[in-house]
Amino acid sequence: MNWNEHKAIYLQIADHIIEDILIEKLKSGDRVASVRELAAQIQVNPNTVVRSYGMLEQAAILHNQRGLGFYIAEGAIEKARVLKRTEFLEQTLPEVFKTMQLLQIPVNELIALHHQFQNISQ
Amino acid sequence: MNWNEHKAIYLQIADHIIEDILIEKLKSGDRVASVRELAAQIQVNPNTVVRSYGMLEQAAILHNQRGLGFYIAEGAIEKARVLKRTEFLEQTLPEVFKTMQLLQIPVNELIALHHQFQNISQ
Amino acid sequence: MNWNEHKAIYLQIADHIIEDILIEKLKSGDRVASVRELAAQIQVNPNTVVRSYGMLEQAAILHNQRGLGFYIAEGAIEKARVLKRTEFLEQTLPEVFKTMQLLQIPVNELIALHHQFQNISQ
Amino acid sequence: MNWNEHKAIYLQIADHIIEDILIEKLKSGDRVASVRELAAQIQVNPNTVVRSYGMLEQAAILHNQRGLGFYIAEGAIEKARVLKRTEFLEQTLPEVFKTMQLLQIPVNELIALHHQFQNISQ
DNA sequence: GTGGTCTAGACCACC
DNA sequence: GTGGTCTAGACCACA
Repeated sequence: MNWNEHKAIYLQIADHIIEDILIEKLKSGDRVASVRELAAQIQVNPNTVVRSYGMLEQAAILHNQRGLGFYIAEGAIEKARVLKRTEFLEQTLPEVFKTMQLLQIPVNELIALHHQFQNISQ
Repeated sequence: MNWNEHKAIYLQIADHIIEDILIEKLKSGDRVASVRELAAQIQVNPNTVVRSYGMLEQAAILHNQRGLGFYIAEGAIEKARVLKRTEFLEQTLPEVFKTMQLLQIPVNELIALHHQFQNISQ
Repeated sequence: MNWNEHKAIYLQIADHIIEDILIEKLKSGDRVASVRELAAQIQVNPNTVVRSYGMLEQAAILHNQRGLGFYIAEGAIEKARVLKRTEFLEQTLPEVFKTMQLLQIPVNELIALHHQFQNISQ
Repeated sequence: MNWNEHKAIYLQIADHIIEDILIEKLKSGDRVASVRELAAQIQVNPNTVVRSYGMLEQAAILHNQRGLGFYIAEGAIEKARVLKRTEFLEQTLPEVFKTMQLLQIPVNELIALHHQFQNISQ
């Protein structure tokens, strides 16, 4: 993982889990790594992981079986999708469009760049 | 200005000036408000403005005429454009496209949303 | 440290760190004193240290491990050397040579003075 | 003139006059431009010129004939030489030598660079 | 604990 | 008048 970014680490961890859910790498009922395991694995302070899991628990994406660990909640994928989608439509896109306007980037260019991106990521 | 956002004020000020340059509200050679003026005007501590101006000076977007104030530098618009554009193409767009992939949002939808946005902002 | 000089304190701090890197008193990966520690140690306001560290971070000589402190970056010594060397060759030396010309100081004298200096500083 | 440098303008003006004296472009008894003339000529606030002239007067390099203007004083060239020389030997050179030590620049290189400089400035 | 930001207020050099 | 620097002290997010 890139800790280089300026986004808070605990948010990056949460994001990562949400993405794994969306690509169905993690499914409802799956157990996620314990706080200590994950912390050791990604070289991070356990408190940071606690915060990420706490956030996801509050969003009802994880739930905590006391003494057993954290599990992907029922309906997690839908919730994850709504969460991401809302953020994308209401936060990200407006800014993107505003910037395009400012830089006078036409939609055509955006589409072209999108094609490029898809070809690369295949 | 919206101090509501969680972005640092000094960055918001800098951003604002860059945008004014991009829409040619500010042009090379124009004098910007003095530190104290701007601070009073937007209800902010002068040191905060100093920080913004310092940043923009280092980016060669502003330059300081000793004892007279800050002026929009020659070529500021090009520098501003490159700055914003680079950030947009290398930071923002890849994330946007990745999210679209994750949420399975097709390009069509993106284009439609863009049209909506343009109609609203007119 | 000599606060007597009229050079800004935050620049003196940065210079001092750069020198410590050049004489390998500080090496890549070493942790530097925390902002508060250094501030207390050299009797200076923490904000002043923040400014120094910020400068060095931007120059990629320090990097910040979130919540842990500042560390000497990889390749810091090369960057420090280039920085100092460029300044010396492009700013300092031309002025020195110009002054020598003006005062009609021959190279011989310069060399002699250099020997003297080395003997003293041994 | 380059107002770009970070040296104070009034010091740059004074320096310039001292240099003109050292290369005997200005000689004892010569009248220098009036404050207003010089200020207009080099696009600078008259107060700044006043300060430069004041400095040089205090150093007995200029003297003021009230109502007539400023003139190069008797013995100005010697005083100018001593001034520059002292500054050079006591301020500049020690720093230069210290930097050379830090960057491990041998005397040979210094001499070579000096030759280069002389060839260029011829 | 770490750094990041902001405020209020001061002093300074310079134009 | 201008900006540049520094202090003291506060609050915050983060690890």
